[in-house]
Amino acid sequence: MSTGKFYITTPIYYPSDKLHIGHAYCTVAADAMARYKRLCGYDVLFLTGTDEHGQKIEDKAREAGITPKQFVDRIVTGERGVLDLWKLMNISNDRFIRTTDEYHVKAIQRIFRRMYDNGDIYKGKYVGKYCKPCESFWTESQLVDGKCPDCGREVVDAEEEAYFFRLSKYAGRVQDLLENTDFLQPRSRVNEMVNNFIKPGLEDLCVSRTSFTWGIPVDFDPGHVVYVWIDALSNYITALGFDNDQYQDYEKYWPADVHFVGKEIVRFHSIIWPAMLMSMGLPLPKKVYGHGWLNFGGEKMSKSRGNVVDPYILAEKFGVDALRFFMLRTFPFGSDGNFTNELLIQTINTDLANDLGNLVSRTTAMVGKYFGGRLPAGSDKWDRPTAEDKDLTAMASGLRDRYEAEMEAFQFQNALEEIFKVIQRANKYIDENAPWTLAKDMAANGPRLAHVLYELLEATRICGILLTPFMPESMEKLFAQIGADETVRTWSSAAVWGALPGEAAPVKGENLFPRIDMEKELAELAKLQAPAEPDIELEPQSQEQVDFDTFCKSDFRAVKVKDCQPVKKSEKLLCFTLDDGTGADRQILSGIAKWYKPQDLIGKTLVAIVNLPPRKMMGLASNGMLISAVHREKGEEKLNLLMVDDAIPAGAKMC
RNA sequence: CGCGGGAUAGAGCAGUCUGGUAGCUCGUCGGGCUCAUAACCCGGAGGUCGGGGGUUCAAAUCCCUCUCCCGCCA
Repeated sequence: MSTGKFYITTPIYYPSDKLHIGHAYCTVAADAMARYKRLCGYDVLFLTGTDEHGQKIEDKAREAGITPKQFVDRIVTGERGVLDLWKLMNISNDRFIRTTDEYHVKAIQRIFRRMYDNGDIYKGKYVGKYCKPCESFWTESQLVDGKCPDCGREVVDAEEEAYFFRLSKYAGRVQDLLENTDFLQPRSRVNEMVNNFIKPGLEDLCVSRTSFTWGIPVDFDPGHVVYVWIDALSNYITALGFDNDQYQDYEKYWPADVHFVGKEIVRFHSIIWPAMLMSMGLPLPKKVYGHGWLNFGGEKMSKSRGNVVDPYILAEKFGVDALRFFMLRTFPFGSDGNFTNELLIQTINTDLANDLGNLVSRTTAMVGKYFGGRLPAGSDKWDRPTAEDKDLTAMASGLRDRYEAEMEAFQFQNALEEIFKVIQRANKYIDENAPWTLAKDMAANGPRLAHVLYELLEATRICGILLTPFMPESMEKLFAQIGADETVRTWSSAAVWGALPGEAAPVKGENLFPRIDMEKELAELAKLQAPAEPDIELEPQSQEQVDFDTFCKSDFRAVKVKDCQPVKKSEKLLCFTLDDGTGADRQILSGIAKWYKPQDLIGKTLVAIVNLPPRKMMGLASNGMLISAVHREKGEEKLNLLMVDDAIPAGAKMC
């Protein structure tokens, strides 16, 4: 048995909202990994937590009329909060860190100080653009159409005194780390990082803020707050006791064996984090694994789309183990997966109910039926093994090694695939041996029948051990049913064929995984998941002022719709022929076909800006733009053309 | 040429790094079995692996090119 330590982390999640299935995905994967390593005999430390600072939380708390701390407390420790969710999902984390924990706060101040003292953090001036909702500073060159490259919203000029981290100094070492080691996995993420961030030139990173207060103060310069990523990334060492007295495990567990992170934060973990550690002269984590996202029904899961999957609903409906299993069995960990309720139910039915559950059920039932619940002594031995015996035995006894190879590469879906091949082989073995036929002449076939059933129990036992990290509670029940006690549930016994005593006494219990009525459950889920809150979302008001003269240049006019036609081959565009009062027709294209039928608009009086430069769309010229009111409702984009009183003559100026 | 991902049987996907009989789940058709959760087992039909070009004895897999889809988290 291997001994040694294994330190694994999830990201610390940002509790500005309830967590969804995507967070659960990463945490369940880390949990399976942690349990697997414990099974192998490692001394495991499994860390997760919450990243509780930042402007967004400050803002949300203000909206809710409570303090930021009260706000995060509610989401983290409150009912159905983060801690409840992990309890529900049976997450076996050894430690939970909150970045608002006093020891962490103090440690961050010391860490910031360390990097300041060694010259890697210096005071400078930040000049650039700031996007408030994203809490991000941008340089002019980073902007897209003058807007925030992240969210597309307006940015404001900003200049502030700030601290900078000499990220540029470590560019070479980080590039080497990424390109020439297996630090960052899967490998495909390396190019993304190097091409996008390192090759264009790694700039020093602004690591303090003065624009808000909900963060960790720079202790030697009041008014400055430590940049949230410096704060957040450091959790991986402060949670071990680095620069604090809360814990004393830093020497023992650091460096981390692996950080599991979502692909959206690979950048921070594979560039900034190593650079920070290099600056402090600390060892680097051995690996960062950027996993994919769970999309829903082919689309990215997002609150505004109203397609966020709530793990509470699914776990309560189908069982925690089934949900855990599904997430890791179905999707390759490194790439995006498409979550659907159909797929979830199908996987549960096929793998868990039909194959595994039913295997246990039919095997234990036969031991009960033919042998009164206990196999006769010697059932584990058979001196004339058939080809089928040999095949099943070989597959099952070699399973642990194949599984181990996949688990070590974080290829959970492949590890599980290997297990299910054995389960399918076992089901086939029943048919090949037709125990019900053997049972017709117990005098002649009794010993053979007993051995056939023993083989099945033994194959099931091995699969059960290896499934334990994924479905701990169900495997406990499975072991009880097949009569496998603690001594034959171990990692080492998973490689030993014949560990189960010959006089095994299985008990047919309740169905481990009941079959799910697909249609009925889909309908119920649709009811539960469909209607997101009917909230109306509005574009935030621009922070930027427009001077009066610029505003006056925009020429808005009342226009009457003389004709309106759909544009061929375009799903969005309508082509308007308008009376703008000049006597000549004006043609304007507008992307509103989703909301209006052309014939309904003829004769209406609308508002258009008429002095925009002409533009061609789908080969047609558009001279101006019709003005609409836009908002989002239940996550759906809504648009209403501005229609005004028909008494207003065509061409009347708006001012 | 912004970056990245994707295009493989009716559907959803694996295989592509490390060229060499095209595989899995579901569905479908036919058969078997009756121990079991109407489950299990066997067999069939169904694919010019997005299009075109190239390298090679051999390409889903390597190279070039085109088209279409998705995401943008940096």
